[in-house]
Amino acid sequence: MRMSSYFLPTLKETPSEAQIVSHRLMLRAGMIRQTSAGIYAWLPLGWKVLQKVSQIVREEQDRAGAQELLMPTIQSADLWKQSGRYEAYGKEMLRITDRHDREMLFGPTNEEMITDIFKTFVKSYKDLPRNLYHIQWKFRDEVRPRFGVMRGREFLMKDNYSFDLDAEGARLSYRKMFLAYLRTFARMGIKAIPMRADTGPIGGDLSHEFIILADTGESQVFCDKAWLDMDVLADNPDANGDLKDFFAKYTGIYAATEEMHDAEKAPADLVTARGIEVGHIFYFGTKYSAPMGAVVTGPDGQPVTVEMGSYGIGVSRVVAALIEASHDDAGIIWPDQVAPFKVALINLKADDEACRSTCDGLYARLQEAGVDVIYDDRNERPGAKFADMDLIGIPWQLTIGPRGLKAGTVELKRRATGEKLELPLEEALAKVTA
RNA sequence: CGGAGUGUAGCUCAGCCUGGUAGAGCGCUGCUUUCGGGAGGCAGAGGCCGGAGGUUCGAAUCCUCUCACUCCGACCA
Repeated sequence: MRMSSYFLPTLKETPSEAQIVSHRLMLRAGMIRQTSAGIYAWLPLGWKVLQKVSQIVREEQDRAGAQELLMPTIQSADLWKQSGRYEAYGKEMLRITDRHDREMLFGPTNEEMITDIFKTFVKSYKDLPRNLYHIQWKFRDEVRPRFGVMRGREFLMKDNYSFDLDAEGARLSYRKMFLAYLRTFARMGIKAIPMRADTGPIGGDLSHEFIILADTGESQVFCDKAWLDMDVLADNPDANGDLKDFFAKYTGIYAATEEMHDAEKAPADLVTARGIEVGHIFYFGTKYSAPMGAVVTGPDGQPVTVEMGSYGIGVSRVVAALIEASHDDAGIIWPDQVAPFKVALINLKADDEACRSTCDGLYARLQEAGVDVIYDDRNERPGAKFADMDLIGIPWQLTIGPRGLKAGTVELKRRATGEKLELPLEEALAKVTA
């Protein structure tokens, strides 16, 4: 992408409404634009990151055997009356009526709808288990939206729902998602720690919140220091096995939110930190399948009410949480896996023939190599270019200027460490395409 | 939902108390001088002062209503 034609409205000054660093940086980096309280438009750069995050979520869901579909944002109130939640959900649910005065709502979650779809088509135990997910916009009419997309009213969420014949199967489905979630966040370059959670009004007896540690987190959390060295990608348990040992290992290490924290059970090596909830998984049995009649015929010919679980990742919130966990005074520091672009190609002197032709050539070669590159070909001053690239957090900055060209080198800077190397062009190219 | 605020240029804000031709910095456009971490100069564009009523010869400014947004708290499957 050439920066001269990219819609990237970066700001030098911080808009006054932004209180937390991720909100400030998302506004300054031209990622989002607020359109109403708690409602945001995602501009090209923000949308690109949101899609990268979504894609990792998607790949790990697929790997865990879940299947993607897409349910609508607008739902009929009838389904919610069946489950009893139409009244119970309260004012957080945005209720609307259509031209025929039919009661509708903008979905805050999809348990009712997925259960309805499931029960329509699945009639036999032979078709179990099933795990279905979608990545769709949700709306919860928060009393007081704040912190940008961290606590917005409209947000992008991955939610999925598992259906099993019995509790044993449901617990296996739960463990599979537990692994998928650990892998998902690990692949994004962040550490999300599962913490035993209160199941709350949704019911059920097994639930974990996935919490990212960040100084600016919204709640206090406690965990064993051992968590900091856990590496689920290195552990790589067999996703097709029963996952019992893996689950025991990872739930055996102390981690608790403030509500669940018990000082007496806490280990000596306790880390106290702030945390941001980015995912939440539940096993809730027949809470929805019973009232809504999600019943299959069992092996003995008798009806069985299916056992369900639901699993959510706040995809848009993850984007903000990543920034909370990874930034400095100059701006965002994207982990490589979710960065909107891998390489920033900076032409320091746009009207210099040698610089321009070298950059154009490099740009073409990077594109051919399949590297996601943003090319600053603008006729701006060097300082502005460096500042913009630091702000939007591109992992590698490849700087071409007249001084270096004369010496036969280019500058390669790593955003995360600030480390700068003067390298021959081919060497730098090899490094960023590796 | 309680409490406190704010709406003036794209952004950050001044002007309001004490009514009298709409302001600054940054950004934007052109020229110029520059050019390795958001330089300088000159010239310019850009506003129904959130909206509606009222008071007044005259309202960004005073009064009433209204809408939007922000912050603190409570809330947050």
